[in-house]
This record gives sequence, C-alpha cells and structure tokens, in this order.
Amino acid sequence: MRTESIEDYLKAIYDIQKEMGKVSTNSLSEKLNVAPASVTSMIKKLSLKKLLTHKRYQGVKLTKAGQRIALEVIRHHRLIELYLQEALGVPWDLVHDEAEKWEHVISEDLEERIDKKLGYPISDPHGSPIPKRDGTVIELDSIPLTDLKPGQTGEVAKVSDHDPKLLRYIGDMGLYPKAKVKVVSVEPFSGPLTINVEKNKYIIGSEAAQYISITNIKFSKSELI
Amino acid sequence: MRTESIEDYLKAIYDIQKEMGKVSTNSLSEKLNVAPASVTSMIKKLSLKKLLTHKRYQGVKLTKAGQRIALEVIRHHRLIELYLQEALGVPWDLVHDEAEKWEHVISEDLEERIDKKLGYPISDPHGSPIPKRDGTVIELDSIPLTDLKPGQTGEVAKVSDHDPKLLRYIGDMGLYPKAKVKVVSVEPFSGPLTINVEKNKYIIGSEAAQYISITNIKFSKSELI
DNA sequence: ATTATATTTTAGTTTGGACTAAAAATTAAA
DNA sequence: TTTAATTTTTAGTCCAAACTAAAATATAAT
Repeated sequence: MRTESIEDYLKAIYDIQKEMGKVSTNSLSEKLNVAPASVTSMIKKLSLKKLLTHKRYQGVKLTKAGQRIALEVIRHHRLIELYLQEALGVPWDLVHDEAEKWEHVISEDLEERIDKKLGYPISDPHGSPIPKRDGTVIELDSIPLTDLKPGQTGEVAKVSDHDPKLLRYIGDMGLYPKAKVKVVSVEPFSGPLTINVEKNKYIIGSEAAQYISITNIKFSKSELI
Repeated sequence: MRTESIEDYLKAIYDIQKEMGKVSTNSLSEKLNVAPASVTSMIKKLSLKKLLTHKRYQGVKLTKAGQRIALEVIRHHRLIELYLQEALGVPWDLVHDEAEKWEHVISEDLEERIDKKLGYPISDPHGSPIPKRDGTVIELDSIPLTDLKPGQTGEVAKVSDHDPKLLRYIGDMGLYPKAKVKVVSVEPFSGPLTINVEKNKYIIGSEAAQYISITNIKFSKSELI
C-alpha cells in the first residue's frame, strides 16, 4: 500500500537528496518531525518494498520506483500550490501547508484538470519546477543569494517554502521568482547583505538570504540594476 | 483528536438519522463498509467524547457537539462538490468521491475562499443544502418520485449521490435539480414509471426513481408540463 | 589508539482503527 | 412461550506508524 506516511517519507528523501546530497536517518527525522527510531523502521519497510536502497550509516537512496512516486507527489504538491494562489488567491506563505494535505488525496483526473486550467505551468509560486506526469523534472541551477559578491546582479530563481514567516518577509521585499536583485554590499562573518530589488534598497540577514536562490548572475557597473 | 474516521462516522450518522430516523449499528456498518464490531467500538469511543448518546439496541443519536462536527464536514463536502463542478468542470457523478477525501483536509480559510468564489451558494450539485458555517441547515421537504401519482408534476429537489452510475443515468435524462417532471403513468408492483422531463419522455425503473426527490408537486391537466 | 561524541539501530510499548469468531441480548415466528 | 433468527457486543488479533530507552556502531578529538 501507498500510505500518506510513505509518500511523505519519499518526498522528504527526494528533497534532502537534492539539497544536501546525502540522506541520513537524522536528517529525515528532523525534516519529518519524527523520532530517529521511527525513521529506521520506515526505511526498513521502504527498502523491502524496493522503493529505496540503504547502506547502514551511509544514508538512503531512492530507486527508480521510489523516485517515481516522490515526483508524483511533488508534482501534486506544486500544481496545487500554484492553483491555490492563482485560482483562489491564497497568499504564497499559506499555499504550502494547504497543499501538504491535499497532495495525498487528489485524483489523477483532477490533477489533469488543474494542470490544464493553469496552462501546463512549469514552476510553482516559489520557483520550484513542476515535474511532468511522466516523471521528468528540470531543476535549473542557481546559487544562494549569500554567495553573490558585491556588484553582482541576478534574478530570483526560487525561495524556500519551509517557513511561512520567512516567506512573508521575503515577499514584503518583492523577492518573488524572476525579481531582479543586485548585491550592493556584504558584511563579513555571515553579516547582512545590502541589496537592491527592482530599484528598492533593503538590508537582509544572511540567515534569510541563504534561502533565496539566484540565477542568471552578471556583473553590473551601473548604480541601478 | 478529530480523526478522518471519526468525521466519517459522524457524517454517516447524520445522514442515516435524516433518511431513516433510527441509526443502528448495522446500518452504520453497511454505510461505512466496516464490520459491525468495529462500529460498536467506535460508538463507545464517540460516546466517551460526548459526541453522541447510545442506548443499547436502540440506536445512536448525535449530541449538539457531534452534530456540529457532522455539519461542518458535510458543509466542506458539499461546497467542495459544487466547486469542483463549477470551477473545474468535474462531472457530477465524480465530484462525490473527490470531495469525500478533500473534505477532511481543507482549512477553514480555504473553505471561506471557495464559499465566496461560489457566491455563498445554498445547495450542492445534487440538490442537497449546504449548511452554514454556524451549523444551521435548511432541509427542504420533498418526496420520492415513486410516490407521485400519474398526472402529477413537480420539480427535482435532489438526487442521491451514492452511486456514480446511477447519477450518470439520471443525468442523461436531464433530471438535475430544478428540472420539471411530470409522471405520465406508473406500472403496479413497483414497476417502471413513464415520465416527461422538460418535454422529453422517458421510462425509468422504480429502483432508480426512488432516489430522486421531488418538490413543488401539482396536478396538471395539460398533456405537456 | 583510546576515549568521547554523535548517529543509527534494537527492543519493546502505545494508539487508532480495523478484523474474526463467539457470546449475549433482542425481536419475530411457530 | 419456547424456538429461531437477527442484531449487537465481547474478547482477542492484527497492522501501520509512532514513541522511549538502551545498545551498537561510526566518527572525531585528545
């Protein structure tokens, strides 16, 4: 059977694999808010079902079948997020939590209708790509805002959607996907960054800035963007 | 806690209470597709939580608190059904199953948005009333199509949504809520009915006809409606 | 290399919600 | 009114998925 819990684990594994490469028991425990021992036993089960492989103390890796399911669920999630925003005006800091529950119960038929209504979109409100129904994804490469040097400009590729408060903060500065940013200065020792977002100047802590991914990076001589 | 299962029980109890008056262990078992023994133990739990009262061998009755939850879930369900039809074009025989799952996970906030988008509707695609957020419902009274005498006309009030195949059959005859019907003749011994639906003549078995509720019943001398 | 720390796994419980089989209570029929 | 049939409840299991506490393994530090 394919329970909600299994879907959550597979999705989490996919996410962590993407972000950090290695997927440890502990990282899953933290991401899913369950005890490490619970993760161990679920890993055992998923391994039996051939949805992942596991080398003790070396982490976990999705099989083709496991990745397939993960991407299906992620596709649900991201399509739903976008739909909630576009069709029902749900603010972007709330779409995640709503989608988190709906993603497990939507039918393929309804998903198809939503996809069509949205015009077969390729990314969600936070800039993450929406996997195709056949299980393909195009992850664009981008780097954290904190890695830009003063004078560099770029475009917001995506932002992390893990914390609504963070999203509201980011949104208030206009840092939506596609927004043009220029780094004016960076304080040392993981200090704050001074940035321009489409003409407006902001100061943002590195804590927050690391959750914003930038693409299309260039050098700009001009004062403006 | 308020689990999905608890919500399903309360909803089922409300429905049966409405349809048949008495809510027996067996009727719940049948409606929910679980063993009678399972019902007994759930009744015990719900009784402890003061969501219903129970007299052995005499059935079950929702308390105020229990009815409150039931109506909340039913409200979710019916709003979702209508939304799926109106906004996403889901055919009326499929909205029920989809809503059955979504109803348990939708937030109050999202429900409010949907309600607003639909213009605060009062009934779902099958003609059942949508409870208000404060827990009030107006159930219009109506009688089964099988109870009409030849020559009587009426208007479809609601149709049962328990079986998609039945809904498709009913829909093909145009028997949606508000449709005008005239009973031309009725065969004895629970035989088929000959009816006119907005100018078209059909023959329908009493099996199906009993699931169609009619309101606004009058006598018509004319051949037409 | 030995000790200390961190990570992961075992072992054993708990909880919710289902199940079967058998017993008890109620209602209907002879 | 005794028997038969129906309905409901007990008693005991099972399963998924979580938990805690303790043991085992791996990595880091002295």
